[in-house]
Amino acid sequence: MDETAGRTRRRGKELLDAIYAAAVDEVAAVGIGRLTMDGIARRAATARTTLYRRWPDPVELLLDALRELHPLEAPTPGADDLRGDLITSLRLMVEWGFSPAGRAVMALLTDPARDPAIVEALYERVFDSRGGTFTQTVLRHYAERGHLDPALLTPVVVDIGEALITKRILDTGTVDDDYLEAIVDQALLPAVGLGPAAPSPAEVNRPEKGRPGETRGTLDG
Amino acid sequence: MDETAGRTRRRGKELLDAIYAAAVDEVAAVGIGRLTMDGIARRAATARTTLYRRWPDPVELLLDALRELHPLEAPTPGADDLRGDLITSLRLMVEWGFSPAGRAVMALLTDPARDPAIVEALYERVFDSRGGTFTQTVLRHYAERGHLDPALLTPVVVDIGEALITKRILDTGTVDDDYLEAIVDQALLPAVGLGPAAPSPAEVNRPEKGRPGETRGTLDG
DNA sequence: AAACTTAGATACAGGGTTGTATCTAAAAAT
DNA sequence: ATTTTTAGATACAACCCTGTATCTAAGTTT
Repeated sequence: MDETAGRTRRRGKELLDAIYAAAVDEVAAVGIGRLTMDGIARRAATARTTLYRRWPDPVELLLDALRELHPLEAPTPGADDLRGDLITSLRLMVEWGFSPAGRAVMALLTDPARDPAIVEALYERVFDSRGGTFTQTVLRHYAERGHLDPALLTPVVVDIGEALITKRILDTGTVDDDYLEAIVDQALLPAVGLGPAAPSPAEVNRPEKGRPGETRGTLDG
Repeated sequence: MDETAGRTRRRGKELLDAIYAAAVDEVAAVGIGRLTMDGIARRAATARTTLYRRWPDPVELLLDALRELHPLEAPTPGADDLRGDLITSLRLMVEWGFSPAGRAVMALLTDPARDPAIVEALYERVFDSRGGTFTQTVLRHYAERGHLDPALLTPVVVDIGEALITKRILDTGTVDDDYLEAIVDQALLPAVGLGPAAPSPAEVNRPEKGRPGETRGTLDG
């Protein structure tokens, strides 16, 4: 950003943060398959040498970057609004999913040539600090308070919200609030026995923005 | 396959099919980011020249390959077994998802550097022959016969099964039949008002293979 | 102020991909 | 049988990425 760049020289945390940001931005831009030391170095405005001094390859660098970029807020369930808290937690996930870090994780997980060890490392380094899916935090909270049956919180059920959002991102690249509400009302709440299981038609039959039949879902077949 | 290869020379459909298969296999193996004319040519045992005569770049080739590799069976709902037909349709999707073609589509959709125009082309060339998601075909069938409320078949609901499977593939790389049953029982049927909405605990509390809490889901945060 | 550490710049050989050009011979068309 | 088409092979320069080595000067430590 300096007109007279190269005059100052970054070190320590300042430099590392720039490299981490560059790595995450780069993979979000070009994908895992085209992630190179060269690309990261250029984006971080540093020399490749500097990177090779610390990491053997781009993926190792990226994993460190993801570990260090901890933000990854946990939803904080409130008083007595299951529906609202679920929507909030899903919104949190959407925000993270569209962040460079979220896109980087996506890229890592969807790489056909992905090494299982890499995925393993990803979980150990990035996710192990958290306690479960976004919605799971909320659902458990309300289950503990007797608002819903804990036996219903199966692996499938606690994944419903995250799965629908993941697929939506793959399909359209965007997720708006209406869709989050629809997920909660039409999929999540029914699954935990707090339907609209057999709802009032007026409440349910407004799919997204009007027209049904415009699903166009990924992997529709 | 011939010991004395190069003796015979492929043409027309025979050659094209070999190229298409090679493209789809190659992207499934190395990912979209590393898909090259060179790699496809080597895998198809042909000359790069032959590819450049027909396609300007690997992605265009791949899109043609996916269009030409039509298999992509539609579920055929049976008599009176909604649950069974749903499971069958999901199994169909899983099979397709693990096929080279399915993996290729996945790779295209999850490429961070994906061009929206490419995704658009993908739908036009590949999916437009089908009428909706795998489960949607089944759900509509039973809705038309009065087994469930058509108003419940929102875009979210018809995507639940496919979304959970997609995420499961991303997370673990495998989907077994128990999981398909769990999806239908714990997510899909409740969403169409045919619960176990408040189920008998014995039926529900067997998440996958025993231990709950082993979710380790993608994008768990 | 002197010594040390290390970011940044440059260079290099080795390897892979690109897109084009050229040649040959096999397969199809006449 | 002759002509036309085109798959397959080879070659090429241009470009990018890889690791490594080397040098300098900025920033830190003493």
